[in-house]
Amino acid sequence: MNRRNTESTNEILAILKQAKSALNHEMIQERASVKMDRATIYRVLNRFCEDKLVHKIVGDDGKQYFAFCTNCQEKHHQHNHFHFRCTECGKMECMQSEVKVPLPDGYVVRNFNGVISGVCSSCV
Amino acid sequence: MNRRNTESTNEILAILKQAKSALNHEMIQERASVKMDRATIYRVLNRFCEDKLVHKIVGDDGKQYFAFCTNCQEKHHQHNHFHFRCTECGKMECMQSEVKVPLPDGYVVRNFNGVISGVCSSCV
DNA sequence: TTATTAATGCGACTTTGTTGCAATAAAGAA
DNA sequence: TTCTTTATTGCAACAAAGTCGCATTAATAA
Ligand SMILES: [Mn+2]
Ligand SMILES: [Mn+2]
Ligand SMILES: [Zn+2]
Ligand SMILES: [Zn+2]
Repeated sequence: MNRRNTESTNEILAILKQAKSALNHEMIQERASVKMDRATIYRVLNRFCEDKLVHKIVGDDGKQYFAFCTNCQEKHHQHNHFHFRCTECGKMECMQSEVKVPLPDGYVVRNFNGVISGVCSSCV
Repeated sequence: MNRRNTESTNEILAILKQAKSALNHEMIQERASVKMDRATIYRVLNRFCEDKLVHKIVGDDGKQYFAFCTNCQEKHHQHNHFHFRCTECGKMECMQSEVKVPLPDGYVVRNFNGVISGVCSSCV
């Protein structure tokens, strides 16, 4: 159960920290200086999710994106914010504003997955 | 370009109308009384999307769900509402309330994809 | 009835993500 | 340092979702 300090783990975490946006496994692989197997990347990312170091977003392209958690409380690891995916440059940004969605009584929320896609200002 | 009146088309549209929730291809296939190929189902659904008869939601399970459009204007086919996916019964419901997400200047929205997953009231 | 061509079925294919298993290598004990 | 334990990795196999090419079928209109 104890986490070990490996090259892959450090590299992936550094990449996510530096990116300041959510990345999918392909983006991570092409930014990595070391060769890493696809399975390893996914396993590392899923471990990060368990440890609440990153949060996962499923894009409207069906792919999983992972973003480094910047201002998550120790206990409160919730991400009710939207993500903007630019269909031109592929960037998946975390939007700042938190969103509240009214749900019917008795509904238990376990995961929030908000994605808006379109074209970002850099891509006109 | 002209659409033809076929058994598959009618059946799938009827299923979606009756369901009152979003269905994925598997759900449609198991509710269909006629045998239909997977490729056919997807082609029919994508045609429906083009014709704005249904809207597509990508779930946080990575699957595509399709819902019959109930109150879409002739020209205004936008769906800024959330969907609730119950991880117990699999139901993907359209929530009523429309959501507004503030975006930075210059960002162009093309698609809204909001999914909240958890447990619905029927599944305790 | 016949001609046109949209729609279907089938198979092959791509992509994404997961899993089993043997090999590797962190981390702590000796 | 050396040994032991077991978390992590690479590789291959696999599963599932979705797409596409192509020959066949059948809806529509001439
Ligand atoms: Mn977090
Ligand atoms: Mn609509
Ligand atoms: Zn962009
Ligand atoms: Zn339910």
